Amino acid sequence: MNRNSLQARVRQHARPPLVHRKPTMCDVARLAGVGTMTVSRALSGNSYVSTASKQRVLRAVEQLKYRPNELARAFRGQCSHSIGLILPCLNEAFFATCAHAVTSVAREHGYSVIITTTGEDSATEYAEAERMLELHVDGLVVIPSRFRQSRLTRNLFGKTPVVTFDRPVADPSLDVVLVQNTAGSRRIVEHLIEHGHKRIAYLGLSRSLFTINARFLGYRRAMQDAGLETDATFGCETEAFIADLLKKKLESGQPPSALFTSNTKVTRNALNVITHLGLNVPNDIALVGFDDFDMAEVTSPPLTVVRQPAHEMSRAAASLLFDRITRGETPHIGNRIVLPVEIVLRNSCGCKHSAPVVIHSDN
Amino acid sequence: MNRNSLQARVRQHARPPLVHRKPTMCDVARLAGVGTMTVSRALSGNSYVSTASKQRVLRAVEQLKYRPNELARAFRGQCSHSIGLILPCLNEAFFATCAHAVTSVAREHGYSVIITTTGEDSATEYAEAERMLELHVDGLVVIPSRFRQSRLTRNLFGKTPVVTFDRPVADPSLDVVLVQNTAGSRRIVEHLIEHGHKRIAYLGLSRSLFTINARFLGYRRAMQDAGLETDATFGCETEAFIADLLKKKLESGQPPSALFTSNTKVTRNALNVITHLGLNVPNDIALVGFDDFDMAEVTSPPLTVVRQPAHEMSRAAASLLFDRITRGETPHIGNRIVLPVEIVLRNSCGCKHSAPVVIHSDN
DNA sequence: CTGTTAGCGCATTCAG
DNA sequence: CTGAATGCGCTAACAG
Repeated sequence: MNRNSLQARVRQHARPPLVHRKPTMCDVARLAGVGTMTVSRALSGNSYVSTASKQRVLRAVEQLKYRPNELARAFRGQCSHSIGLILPCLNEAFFATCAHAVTSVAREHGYSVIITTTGEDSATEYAEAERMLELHVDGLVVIPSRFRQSRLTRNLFGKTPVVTFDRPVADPSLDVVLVQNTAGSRRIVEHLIEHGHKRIAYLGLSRSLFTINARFLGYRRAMQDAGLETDATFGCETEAFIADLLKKKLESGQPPSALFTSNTKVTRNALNVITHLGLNVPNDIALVGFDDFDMAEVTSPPLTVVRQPAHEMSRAAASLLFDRITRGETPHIGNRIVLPVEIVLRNSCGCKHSAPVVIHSDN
Repeated sequence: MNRNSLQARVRQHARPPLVHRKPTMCDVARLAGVGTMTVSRALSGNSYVSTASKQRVLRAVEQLKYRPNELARAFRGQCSHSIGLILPCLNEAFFATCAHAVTSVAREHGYSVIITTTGEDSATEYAEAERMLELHVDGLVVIPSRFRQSRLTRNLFGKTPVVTFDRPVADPSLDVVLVQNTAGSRRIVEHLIEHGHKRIAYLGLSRSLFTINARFLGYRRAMQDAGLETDATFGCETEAFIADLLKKKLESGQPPSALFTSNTKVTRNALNVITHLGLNVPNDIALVGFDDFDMAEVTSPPLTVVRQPAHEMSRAAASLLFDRITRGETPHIGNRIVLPVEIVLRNSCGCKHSAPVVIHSDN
């Protein structure tokens, strides 16, 4: 071994002076005149350390502004104290509410949340799930994107707990929390029928989205039970699309007298179009939507909607996940929790209430 | 050393069989018949490996379903490939939009984002910032909560890059991206004055929020320049509070003829109250707000607002952060980027436009 | 109650 | 082009 490599070897062992790097537990131990384990124990608190030692450790920590390296701790130990949250997007109020609720629950458990969006794309969803796994999250909360395309399976996740919500995936071994999409839709369409409507159109996004399809099913059921013809359009992604669609419908001999929109985005765009067309709601055309939102009471007119318990659903999903994490369970057959929805009767359906009236979907 | 401890020692070295744990690079190396470094190099791609070796490694990876441990990689290397995002909350559309934009930029850079909310509480904010530091994020994007109480300083963050946006903190060494809160507010209040309003009330949240205060300043400036008396109320957190306030104002001899609300939450609540009171906007009382929102065009009436470029601001903040991360800079004096806002004239101010008219705040 | 040893999975360093 | 050794910061398991 020549001179150079000796130097190199020595250099390797000579750590840079403390000033230039973050203090480690070792630095604390040295300053406190104890071993690293005493520091570890003093800080984690789940083991006995003499009061004297503890004092000196704490003082050293203070002095050095020591901060434990959570990364090292996660790496060393079995859990990272973080969960992953995979959502279609954060731009929509519904998903934002979900994210808020999940992060709240996580904090209550002392967990961090790593968040990512898929843009409703299954390939992105899969890639992000893999990345979460690489990050060794202790569990995952997922709002899956497209039902059929989704490649999210227990096999992918191994023994990492996963709870899906709002929309399920095909694999029944993953827990899922849902709302009564079909029953709620059916009920609100029945309400429209009670108002005397016979031509009710359903405006949805892609049918490959579980919720959009489930809501369609409720709509169809109500229509068929009443002996009415269904009239559903999917792919209502933009205001322009809806404008075209509506114009065509109005010019046809039999325009719909009511619209049922599949979610907030469609509701908003439809209302925009109707307003720009100068139509009166509900006299020219009635409008009801799935999913309530902040401004639904101050739109013109106030909107009748199916209200889903977004907050409760998200909390239920997150709580279930922490149950799984705590117990170390990865069930063969996952739980399937279905939460009830409400119908909020305002004025866009034709009701005259001056304040909203809430009824249960199974009334 | 007795028999038991010998067994223990042996047990320590005998790793559990591969089936019961995630495969490591070592397993891949063994299966491929190469060294771990060859695997590392083959996978990271930034070093030369013979095509033959690479093939065998890739096959072994496939076979074992090996997934690199990002935690170990982050721990070992200098960067974690994750950034932190600290927000007041995710329930409000504005913040959700910010979160969406930041996560998008992060993904473009191959980064994960760890998200957390403060609930506008400075102590939580500080604690969460510390936690982010413990997690060794490579950088932080923060929407600080209360300006004066904030304890976020360069000193706390050390050499971890931090970009604040929407609201600044006191420490000038942290980068900040803002919008023209004051100029925008001033301009929209001037517009109200041009409509002939003389008694214009400002409804805000806490003045300890930078934006709320900056918007108040713009309001006050416009009023004073026009020789009008200011009438500002802070703490308009709930609909009930606003209802009380408005009733009192209406019963007074000199009720305001127009309202300027400080952000979407206040705007919504005020509109709710006004609607329930049966008042006509803008004839009985005009209403303009800061921050545009999805439904602003279909409220009754469509609302005139200051529109801020939430998306652009967030992207700018995130991009600046990645600049800092890439260059390893932690400047003494941070950048201060101020983005322009627009006034969107709809009908709640008294304008008769059937479609919104957009003007710049400095027109 | 406290210190020593060892190793988590990976990538840097150096030596072939 | 490849591999062996080493240590990142921390804590479980042991031995005092």
